[in-house]
Amino acid sequence: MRYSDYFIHTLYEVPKEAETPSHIFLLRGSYIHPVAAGVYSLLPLGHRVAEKIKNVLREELNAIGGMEITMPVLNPAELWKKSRRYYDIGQELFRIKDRKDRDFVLAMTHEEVVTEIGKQFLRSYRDLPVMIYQIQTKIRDEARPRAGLLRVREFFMNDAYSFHTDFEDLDAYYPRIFNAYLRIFTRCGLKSIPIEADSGIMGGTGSHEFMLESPYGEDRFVLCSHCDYRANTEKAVGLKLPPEGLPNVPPPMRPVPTPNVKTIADLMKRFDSGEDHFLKTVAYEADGELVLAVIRGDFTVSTTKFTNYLKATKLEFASEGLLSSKGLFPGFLSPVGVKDIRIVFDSSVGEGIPFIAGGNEPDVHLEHVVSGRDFFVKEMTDIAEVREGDRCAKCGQGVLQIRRGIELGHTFKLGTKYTAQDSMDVTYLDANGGHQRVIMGCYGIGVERLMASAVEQWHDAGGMMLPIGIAPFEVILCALGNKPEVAQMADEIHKELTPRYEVIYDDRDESPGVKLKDADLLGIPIRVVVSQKLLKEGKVEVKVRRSGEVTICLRAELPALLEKIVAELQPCLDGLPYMPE
RNA sequence: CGGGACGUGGCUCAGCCUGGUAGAGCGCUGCGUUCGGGACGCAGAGGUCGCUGGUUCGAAUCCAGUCGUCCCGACCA
Repeated sequence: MRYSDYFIHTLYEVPKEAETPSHIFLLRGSYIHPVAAGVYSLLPLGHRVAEKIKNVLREELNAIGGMEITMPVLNPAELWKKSRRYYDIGQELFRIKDRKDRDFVLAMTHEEVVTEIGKQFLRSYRDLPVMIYQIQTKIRDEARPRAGLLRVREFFMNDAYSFHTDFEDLDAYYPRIFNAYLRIFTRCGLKSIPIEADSGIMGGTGSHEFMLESPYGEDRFVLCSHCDYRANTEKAVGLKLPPEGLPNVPPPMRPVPTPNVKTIADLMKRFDSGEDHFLKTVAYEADGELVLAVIRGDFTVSTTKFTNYLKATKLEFASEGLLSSKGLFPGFLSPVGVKDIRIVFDSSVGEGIPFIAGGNEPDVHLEHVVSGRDFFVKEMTDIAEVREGDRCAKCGQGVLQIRRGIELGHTFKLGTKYTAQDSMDVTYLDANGGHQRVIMGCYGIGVERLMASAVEQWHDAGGMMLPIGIAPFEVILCALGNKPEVAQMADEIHKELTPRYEVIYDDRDESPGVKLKDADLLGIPIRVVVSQKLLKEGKVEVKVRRSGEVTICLRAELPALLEKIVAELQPCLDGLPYMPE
């Protein structure tokens, strides 16, 4: 392919809307073009990258028995009402009407459609298990698209769905998709870290996210300095060690006047005590019901964990009005003496430990409040935000560190969320002729986000350094100078390499500096240079974009050298943190 | 949804404060020179100054509204 015939229009300057490296370089390299906030055209180069990623996805998913299908973006609202998601999802779901005023949605994911397919065709245990997937457009009305392709409103998603006879079968299948994901990211040149993810109602090890560590990531996850524990902060649990210097026998509870002392900071001054000696009681309104969360003062309530525990659709802080209608006073809340209000305790609230808590009347706090003596715990779970430096709960030795990451993919044991009777009610007949509920898993990867992530991981000041598995071309051939013999040799090499590699041949009438800068910006993994200087000695130059390594070889040695370099650039699929199958 | 910034040729920006009818660099077209890290000369094309309304003899410039884009936060099946 000749550069002069191809659609490449690099930009010298940084477009002002771009701040992250992937956004900057994909725009400057004319890989993508913005259409609206979070909506992009993929230009020929970007399109080629996306197609390569799609092919990697197809190869790996076909290899584990997946079958590709295509489902529509346009979905009747009825389908989404059956699963309740029509009501549960907020503004992120695009809702439209057709000419007859019937309600439709633009699918943001395809559980409803695929489950309906399963319901229609998977009647017998003999039909299971089965995995079907697609690579198709997803539409989401994101509140805030950002960072170019990292968070967009329309994108290609590879979404895969598996159907199983029971949880055991799903558990047995899960490692295959997990391992396929590891191979996919590695083949796309991405260093993915699988972490335990928030799995909502499923619990356990039902869900993993594959993260690329990056300062531009929107997610946070913890990793243990000692063991292999890695988890999203929405799920991660650290050890909650009891405060030090506690009396063996706590003194009796007593009220202390505390006018105008409301915040933990004020209280610490007033009582000359550390944060971990206080009980923090936070009032929430969960789907209209007042619920109190009680947690030790040095922790923060995680709204994600708390929402999941309550199985609530909507969780907000309780209004002062709601509190006072129940006879409670903001700033002076505590679990002591509260009746007929649901109270959830975080596991940091240890029994027998004296705390300072609100007095449940204005301007009064209580000292030496002890769980199991002065109040009683009915519901206790982990609802605390994990903290940097917390001791690892898994090994007890390491320290948890918090990192930012880009979510590359997500695997999820859905269970019966969509096949349940009150959802879409999908059953099959088992060997005994009995009705059994179908169990599902779902798995997703965003194609454009992978493209952007690859640039985030692989760039330098001069531009992209694309992994060979997804680069739009494997080789860029630069003919430097205007001498006819150089062009002649470059033409010859172009003809010779084209059957074996994807080559973009920079035949433009541009100065050497322009060509070399563009080659760097575009991030093609291997650059071959033909110039008069080299030609005099019968030589050509080969440079590896990523390492910067330059080799000058005889013209005749070029094919062998390229073969060697291309082999070296292939990602290694050994030694990944595979899950035993 | 809350906070902030910005909208002027394809790109990056100046001009706005202090109103008088639009400029630079890059890119683009043609001709010539140059050729290993964004060369140069000459000639040229290209702008409803986001949009609407107001003030004014006169608005890119002042005022109001509106739309759009980006950043931080909230949100994120």
